[in-house]
Amino acid sequence: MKQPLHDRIRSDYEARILSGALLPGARLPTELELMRDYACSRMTVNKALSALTAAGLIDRRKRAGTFVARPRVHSMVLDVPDLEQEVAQRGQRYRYDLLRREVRMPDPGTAEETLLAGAGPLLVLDGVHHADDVPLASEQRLISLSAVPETEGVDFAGASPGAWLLKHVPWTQAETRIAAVGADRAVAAGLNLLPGSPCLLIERRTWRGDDGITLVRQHFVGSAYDLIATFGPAKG
Amino acid sequence: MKQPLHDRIRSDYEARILSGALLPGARLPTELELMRDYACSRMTVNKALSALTAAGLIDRRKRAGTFVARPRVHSMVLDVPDLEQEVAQRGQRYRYDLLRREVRMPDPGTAEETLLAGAGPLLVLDGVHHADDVPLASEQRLISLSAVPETEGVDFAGASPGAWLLKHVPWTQAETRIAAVGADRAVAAGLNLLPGSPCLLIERRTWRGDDGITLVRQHFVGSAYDLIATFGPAKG
DNA sequence: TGGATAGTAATGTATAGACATAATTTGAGG
DNA sequence: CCTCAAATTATGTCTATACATTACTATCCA
Repeated sequence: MKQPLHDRIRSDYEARILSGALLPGARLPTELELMRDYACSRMTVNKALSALTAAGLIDRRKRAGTFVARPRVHSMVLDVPDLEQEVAQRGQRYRYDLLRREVRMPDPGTAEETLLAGAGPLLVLDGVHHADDVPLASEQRLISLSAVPETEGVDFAGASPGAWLLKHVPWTQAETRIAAVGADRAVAAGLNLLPGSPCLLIERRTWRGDDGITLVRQHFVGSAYDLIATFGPAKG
Repeated sequence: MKQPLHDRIRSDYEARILSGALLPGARLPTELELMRDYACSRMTVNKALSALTAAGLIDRRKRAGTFVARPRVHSMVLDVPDLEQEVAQRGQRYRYDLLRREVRMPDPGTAEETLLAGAGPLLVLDGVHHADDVPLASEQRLISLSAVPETEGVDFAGASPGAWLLKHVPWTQAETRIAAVGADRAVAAGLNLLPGSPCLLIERRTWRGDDGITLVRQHFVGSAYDLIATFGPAKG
């Protein structure tokens, strides 16, 4: 129960806002009033309110005061865990089968390849992720060798390239596209499905600064995988 | 360009961590050393490091020091815009057709219904979202009338219930599940597809505090819709 | 009436110091 | 050599104060 005072102030108002007792637009007491309420110095109050500001729960305007923020409607946090960990957490055995490995120059006619690697060489890795020997996802990956030359010497047979990259290559930006598609012939063959079966397509590009690192396209068996995104404090 | 000093310290080290110049486990200078580096007081240094701690970029241990945090949690920001706005932004005409409206008690055998509304009544709304008169998504929605009694008097024929709720009912928590499924008979009929066609399933629950507000299940035509999630500064 | 100007109330940033807390290192005694 | 206690070091919390910044308010003068 040794809760710091600034944390108590913060959680007091966090609770009131999250419970709806303080509705969006409602005004909070000024720092001076809170100093009196909690019998503490202004810096302590300020630390609590700064934390709420950073969390996006309140808006503060000089001279005007402190107000409950409108919830940011359409941004949620999407957790994209590492596949190997994910499978292990479900208590299943993970395996990655490398089907193709190839170094080539980008096709100047394919925008996504030149966008990733400029004029530099590409490492192409195709494979399938398994959970308990059942195919879970098929993966086509491009890695820019000029951005990550050390990948050329790595043996990816067996280890997922995603996990290797995550551990060895820090990145600063990423973009993920999520869609539902029918499996084409190649994907269906890799996943042991009928062509046209619904698959969750996850396409991710990552950058470090301005340099493209990798572009990966994963097709998940629709019936075996889903994603969860959340907003606000954890629920269940 | 009037950047506060604590913010400059924070962004200096944020940049070094994100760029990989400081690898996970690396030790940062102590607060005393940073005071000298930046010629400022300890509180200023502390504010910068507290922000990095809150952002999960560093770990701090008493006596031991400050270290770059271990694994970068792979979480991204998912934008789930309002469908009506989304369609309008593409320059298309939006329409929502209400197919069913019904008030009933939750089925005690269906966990998701009692979880949403407890023992209170449910408003059931089924409909289809159109873009330029082409079906885009089919929607099955449950609303807890005890949490939002005012919905009972609203005429949802024509206006999307999602947009109405967003505007009138503040919520504090939400969870979204994303999956790829084949269209069942009912969904296929509403979307004018063949049964089994790949659809992006988006299932969202929202709460205010501990009270469930709404549970919505949307099936998007796979070929016509996708989601984008990003991490880091905007790219393209 | 209207418009510049001074006042004022709120947040934003920063300082210098104090004591609390936790973990590691060191030292004393067995 | 081992163990327990004390010193050390770095972070954690808090105070009291100061001045900066911003935007709203009121006032004065044309």
